[in-house]
Amino acid sequence: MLKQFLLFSQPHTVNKQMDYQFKDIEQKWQKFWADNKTFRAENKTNKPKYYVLDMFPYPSGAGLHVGHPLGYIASDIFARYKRLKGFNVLHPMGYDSFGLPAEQYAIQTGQHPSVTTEDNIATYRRQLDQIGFSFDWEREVRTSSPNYYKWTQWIFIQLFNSWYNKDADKAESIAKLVEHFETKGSAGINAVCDEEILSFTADEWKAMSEYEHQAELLKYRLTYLRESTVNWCAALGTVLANDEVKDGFSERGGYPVEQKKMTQWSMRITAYAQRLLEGLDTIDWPEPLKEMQRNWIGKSVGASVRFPLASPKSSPKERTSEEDNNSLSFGEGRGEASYIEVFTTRVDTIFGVSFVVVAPEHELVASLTTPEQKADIDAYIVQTKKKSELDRMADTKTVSGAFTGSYVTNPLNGDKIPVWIADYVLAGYGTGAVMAVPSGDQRDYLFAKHFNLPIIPIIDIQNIEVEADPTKEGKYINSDFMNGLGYKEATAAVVAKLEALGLGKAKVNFRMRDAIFGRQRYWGEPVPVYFKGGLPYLIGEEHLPLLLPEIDKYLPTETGEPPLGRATDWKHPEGEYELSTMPGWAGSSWYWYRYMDAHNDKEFASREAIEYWKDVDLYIGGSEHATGHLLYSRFWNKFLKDIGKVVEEEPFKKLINQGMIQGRSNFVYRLIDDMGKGTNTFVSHGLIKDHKTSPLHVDVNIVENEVLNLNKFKEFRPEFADAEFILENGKYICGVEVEKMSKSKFNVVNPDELIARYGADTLRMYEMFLGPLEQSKPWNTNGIEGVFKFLRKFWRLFHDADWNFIVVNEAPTKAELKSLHKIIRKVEEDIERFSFNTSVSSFMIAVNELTDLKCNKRAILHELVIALAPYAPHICEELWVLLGNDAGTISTAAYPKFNPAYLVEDEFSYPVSFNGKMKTNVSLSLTMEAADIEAAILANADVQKYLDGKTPKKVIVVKGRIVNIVI
RNA sequence: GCUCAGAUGGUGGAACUGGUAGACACGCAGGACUUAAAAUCCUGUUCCCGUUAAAGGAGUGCGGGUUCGAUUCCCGCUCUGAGUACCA
Repeated sequence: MLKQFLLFSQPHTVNKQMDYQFKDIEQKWQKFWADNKTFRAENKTNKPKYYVLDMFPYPSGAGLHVGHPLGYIASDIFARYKRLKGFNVLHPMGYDSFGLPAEQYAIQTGQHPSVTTEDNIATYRRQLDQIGFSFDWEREVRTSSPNYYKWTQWIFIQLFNSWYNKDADKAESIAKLVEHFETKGSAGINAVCDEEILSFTADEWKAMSEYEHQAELLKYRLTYLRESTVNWCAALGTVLANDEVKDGFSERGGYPVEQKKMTQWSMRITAYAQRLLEGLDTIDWPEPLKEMQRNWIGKSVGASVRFPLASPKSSPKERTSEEDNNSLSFGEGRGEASYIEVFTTRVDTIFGVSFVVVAPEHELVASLTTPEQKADIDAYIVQTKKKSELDRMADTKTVSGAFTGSYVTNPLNGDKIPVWIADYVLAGYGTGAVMAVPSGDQRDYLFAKHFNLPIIPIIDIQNIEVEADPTKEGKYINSDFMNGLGYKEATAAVVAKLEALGLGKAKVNFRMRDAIFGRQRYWGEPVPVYFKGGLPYLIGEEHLPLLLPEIDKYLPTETGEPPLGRATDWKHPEGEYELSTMPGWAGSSWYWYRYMDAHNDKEFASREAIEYWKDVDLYIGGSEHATGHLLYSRFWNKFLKDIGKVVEEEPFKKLINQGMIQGRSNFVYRLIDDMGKGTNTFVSHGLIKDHKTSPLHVDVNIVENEVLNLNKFKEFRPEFADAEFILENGKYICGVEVEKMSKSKFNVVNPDELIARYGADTLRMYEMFLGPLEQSKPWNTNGIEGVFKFLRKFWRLFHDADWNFIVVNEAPTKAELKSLHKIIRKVEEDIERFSFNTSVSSFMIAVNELTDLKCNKRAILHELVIALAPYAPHICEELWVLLGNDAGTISTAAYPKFNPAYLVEDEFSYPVSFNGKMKTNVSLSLTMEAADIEAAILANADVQKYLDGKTPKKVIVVKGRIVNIVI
């Protein structure tokens, strides 16, 4: 009995000690890399630089799930590969550690957000470390640490001290603007600024008070205060950016969001709209993502046109355009202007205008409304206000509106045109007023039909029987001097005429708004500003960082001020500090520069470091940041370039979006009795059609290949400890559904568990093996065994059956060299086009081939280990050292050189197809020319059989590829 | 509605410039080893028809087209996913 036990258990024990021991290997090398700072990047070398960046994470309390590392693994493989290719690689990691969740946790528990953040970062770090990333941790950044946000505040100061000079098409210093005002007054300044700016001479400027100076300059600064309509979320107690609001609800938490007027810090990103648009053509980003940014920027080329108000007393026909012109008073008497300005992209249709519509919120509405119409208009405005943003969007079919009683005149033919209000016109876009051309615009068409307004055809081929026809083809009719012209000439003619009359001009409009830059929250960067006499002043750069003060509670004050209002002893000598903090995107809009020189306390990064690293060569992250982080980062980068602090116009040369990993939920099916109550019996998925059941989520970690582990299920749900199971083929098969990965659905797969079971190298390769990096897919652990088996097979190439290391120095055979060089070339090609899944397959093929060849030659395995090292760094380090190399040196070994000579073949098995259908193969020498090939093929017995005595009509021979016979 | 991406075996996917469709892996089936199980190894596996083998037919969402030849190019459609929307 004892003897038998020993015999049985011995090989098992030996296995345990000598087989591929991923746990020991991985821990050993992770410690070695950390102790020896193997992946430290130098800011000065003679190697070419390569900067590989991941979008840094917000350290959430839930830790990493299996979807998070996908992009990090890809970028790590790439970074390691580039090191082998002789580059000095910067591959850093950090944390975007300001944000709402830590603050909400603080509100609930009273725990300081910095403590929560610290804990979460520790978890992240532990999880990241055990995947074996080659990050240079000495360069770690945290946006919430004072020596980081000091520089975020510093950039804010630079923005405050700058204005946008349209003539130079760049940002310039406010000092330069002041100098201009002092010498030449406001004349000759072409700036991106507020709408209502003063016009003054140099002397008038000098005569102004300090208060007047500052108030005026604020209208020019790139970061400025403005009363604006904001997305206010009462539940979160803060303002949200447009991209944080989805269908009228907050993206985080799903709380209702309303429009509210508030004085807010804003960033003049609109100054950069054109450059942000043009820059897209110079960078290698996924087309859909560029498209999203283009849509967000929303450039439309058109014209603004002024429709003079028709005095109710005088007939519009009697007025000359000269009189209209004289009566215009630009920019004064707000609320009683003498014209309505509209924006249109189809100014060529101006003779088809049969009414003008202004938004209900338009500032002229009150003055336009005649006493007889006042009741109607007021009722309509009330009705509009009642409708929520959501209703207004959902309800695009119902036509509604009200007549103001006023008229304007068409600036080109003097026609009297009624002015309506309607909620299909948005106050926030263009001028908040449109010229309605029912024949060309469907919304105008429906409106005209509903309220019985004229529909004037203006193009000869227009068909407006049932709907508007926005065609640009055909010749104009009913259009005065434009009759007979085509679209292009007509547009040019109208613009010229309007400009001559001073009633319109060509104009480019952008949909993008200035970015709100303030949150009424605690856990963010304090704005380095205090208020004196109601105006903002910067604190001196030498006083940075302005530290976030301690407060007793993380809630707004009793008077409704932001949490910072609770801080005691937090006051500038000359006034009160700003109480709002910066938004989440502030810290992430420049962090890639901090990695270049993370410990600099004199500058955000040294000139030297910036000139060396320049920009990010490869950036990997999710597409959900398309119109947030990625747009703001480009904006700040362009600004920093304008003020001479960085060297590149675009920060991220190449960008890849990794796909989203969705959850894959498993279900068990509980039998329901006749009373509709759940029983204690569960039915396997294949049999549920014969029973009445209700599905129940089951933890995916106790299911393997859809087979439920019954014992673990009883542990997972103790209330079903004595449950019965109706099995199929002796197994309980679970159902499957793709859902979001979340705790409540029990479909979260934690990388820790997979690493414990298979090791980091297996996890890394499996995540890559799942499919193309950019494709979204549900997580499925089912195939991971295959990758694990591959690594064990790879390990076995180096060992005999008793796990002795058996690599020999014999010269490799032709077949072995061929396998090796195939993989060298393939991996190089695949990695350069980010096709990681196919390179994993190729490694499997190579190892399968070499196993069949029983290859244990050093010359082959040495090179193979280097090629695989970026993917499975731990096992490769171990084997590298077993091969007799120095520990840690594989990271900078030279990637094997591909030699095409080893792949040269002298024979090729030509596929022979008949009418394009492959039928047989004929092996021929590759040196044969087409005519010989044709003769040889036709003489082949197999081919003769298929020809069946017929003469081919045509024979296509592609040398080295295929032969196609047409019969 | 508009814009973009996609659709290939039971499953994840491969086929890069139009040239042998289904690589690689999972799963499944059968076998070897084992008292047994696990592990490991071997064989098969697009579908239909053929009881082995051979042979044949169909086949990359659907319908057409270009071509000697189409998963790949063109036209039209269906479906799925993502983004976006009274944007004048």
